[in-house]
Amino acid sequence: MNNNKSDNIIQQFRMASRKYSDASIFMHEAIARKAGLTGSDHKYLGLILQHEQLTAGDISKLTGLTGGAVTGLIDRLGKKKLLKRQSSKDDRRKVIIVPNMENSMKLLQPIFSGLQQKTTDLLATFSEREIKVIERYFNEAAIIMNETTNNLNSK
Amino acid sequence: MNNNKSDNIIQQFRMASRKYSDASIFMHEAIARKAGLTGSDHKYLGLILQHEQLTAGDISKLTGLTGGAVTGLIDRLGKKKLLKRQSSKDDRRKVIIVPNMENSMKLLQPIFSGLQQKTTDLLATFSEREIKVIERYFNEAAIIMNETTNNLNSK
DNA sequence: CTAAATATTTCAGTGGCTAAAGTATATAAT
DNA sequence: ATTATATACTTTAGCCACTGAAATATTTAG
Repeated sequence: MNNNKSDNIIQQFRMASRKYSDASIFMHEAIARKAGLTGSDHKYLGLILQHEQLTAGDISKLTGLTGGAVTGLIDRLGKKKLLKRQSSKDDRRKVIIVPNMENSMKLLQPIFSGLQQKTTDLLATFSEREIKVIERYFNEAAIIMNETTNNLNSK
Repeated sequence: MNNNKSDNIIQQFRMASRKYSDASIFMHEAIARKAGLTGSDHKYLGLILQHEQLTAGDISKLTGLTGGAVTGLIDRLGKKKLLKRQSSKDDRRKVIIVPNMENSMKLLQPIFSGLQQKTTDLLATFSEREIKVIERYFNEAAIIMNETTNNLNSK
């Protein structure tokens, strides 16, 4: 029993981390419903919006969805004008997906804005140095989680 | 433009936060697959395991699922021996769900263990004070997200 | 002691997902 | 050049978890 104290610190930290994670999941589902999307579609839209443009195949890799599911996803998001299909000139098998950032923002921003303000206010209670500490944790934990994901999916 | 600098800090912070969130989603799906569960069932099992026991109705409130979906969820998790139904003595309409922590741990712990070790190692690179800073962020951000969820679901 | 309320399950229908077959286009081999 | 193979996406059939509503069982209220 040489480190009861730090075990306890870690345990408390894990509890907080878990609460954060659970809260995040439910919030994103609530946002999705409010925006008239399924939780899945909202999640994948978020990933797609991080790109200027990408092919249907890229979306399949990015999301882990099969080709058929990607076609359906693009159909649904396209019908809502959140992205559009565009045929590629140099390889006409390919379908370029171009997110419509304006419409997406118009849909999501009003829902997000309260949250963003509150988060900004929360960040104001931390020093610049502290924010960087949290940021480092996020970045390094994300690397660990991505490694874990890759291990699990390969083996 | 009186706060270009802090805008930039916040923007970088948000990027890190987003990466963390995305990584978390994919990892949990990968863990679920590995454990032979759907992403949904894994997510809800995690919530259920945080309780000693609870009724089917409690699970419905906790997860936001309809009654019918909860019956299916309990059936699937029950078949895998991760929880059991137990009839309530004082109100025989109720079904008490008792998670089987031992079997759940047996299933999930091997998958989690690498991650936990890595996270512990990562935490070792932060001072106790810094860990508390991150923990405070988690706790307060979770409160904000839960408020946001409640607002979205009520209105 | 019946009526209304509550807790859960069952059922029918919906929709996104996978896997596989189909279509179109591009690349490689002879 | 022509044919075979590979690649990119869509379509299709079947599956499974979800919703909403009806059914069942039990408790509480009038």
